[in-house]
Amino acid sequence: MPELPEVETIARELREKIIGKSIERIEELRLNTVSDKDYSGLVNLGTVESVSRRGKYLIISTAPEKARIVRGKNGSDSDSGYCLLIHLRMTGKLIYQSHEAVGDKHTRAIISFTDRTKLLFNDVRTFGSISIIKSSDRPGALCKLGYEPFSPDFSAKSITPLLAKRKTTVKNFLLDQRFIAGLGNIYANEILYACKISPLKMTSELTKEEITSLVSQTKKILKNAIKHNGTSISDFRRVDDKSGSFQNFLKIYGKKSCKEGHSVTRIKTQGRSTFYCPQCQKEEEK
DNA sequence: ATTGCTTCCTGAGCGC
DNA sequence: TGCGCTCAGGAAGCAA
Repeated sequence: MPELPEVETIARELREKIIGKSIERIEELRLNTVSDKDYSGLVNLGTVESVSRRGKYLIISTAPEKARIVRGKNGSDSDSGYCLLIHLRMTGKLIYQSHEAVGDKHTRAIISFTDRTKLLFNDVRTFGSISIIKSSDRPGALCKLGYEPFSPDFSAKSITPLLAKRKTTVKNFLLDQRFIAGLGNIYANEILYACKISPLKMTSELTKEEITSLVSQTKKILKNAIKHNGTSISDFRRVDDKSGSFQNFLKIYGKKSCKEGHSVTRIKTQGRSTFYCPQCQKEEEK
């Protein structure tokens, strides 16, 4: 399930492959995979200028091709280029094919470049999506996202007032994209274990030290996961279909016992599996 | 306003 | 072998 490190891995690898290429067309193979609002259709979307990430969103930005501006083929309002906002949800994959490719039964969309290479959007559970907006428009989905974990703005100081106001558990807080953008179930579990904080602890009960630890462990664990190209626990694959390796470094998610040898407790919260060690992660301060 | 439950989807894994 | 059941989970939408 792609979270921030997995999307970052894809962005980095994709950058090497598609920057400078022109998007000839986007084919939607399954209904409701691609939403283009009511823009001109899915052809000639310009040249890829950048591939970036915000939270768990992958952002492919294009600029109009110079030749088309000179000829003035399109109205002036299309001169800004486009943003492809891609969310992989649980099982989405972007697979770059440098040769002729038709995909398989899980291929939901195909982005074709003018040099005949393709980016296949495969998604078994079909929750992923690609939305196409004009660069000049405000991307609604991105506006709702909270702190980017690697930003200096994400600090103990900045989240303390948010934590104080909430009436929810720290696990739910970490998963809420409106506060911190990019964490999913696996990393939320790992961060709490590293901080020795119970996932069930209320946000308003966190100590100053715990908040400091939450911020630093979030940055540290995400950074380390990116270094290992993400976690391939089930479906995550890199652009070249290879796996990440951070699953080999997980300390609590999916584990039977923690590194101290204590047995790990597994509960369901908000429909998600929460793994924690009741001995290492106490709700009350020692 | 805030919180938390339900829903969407398909394939893997399990018991019988 | 095959059937039916459960599970995996991000986030929109909804209800309390």
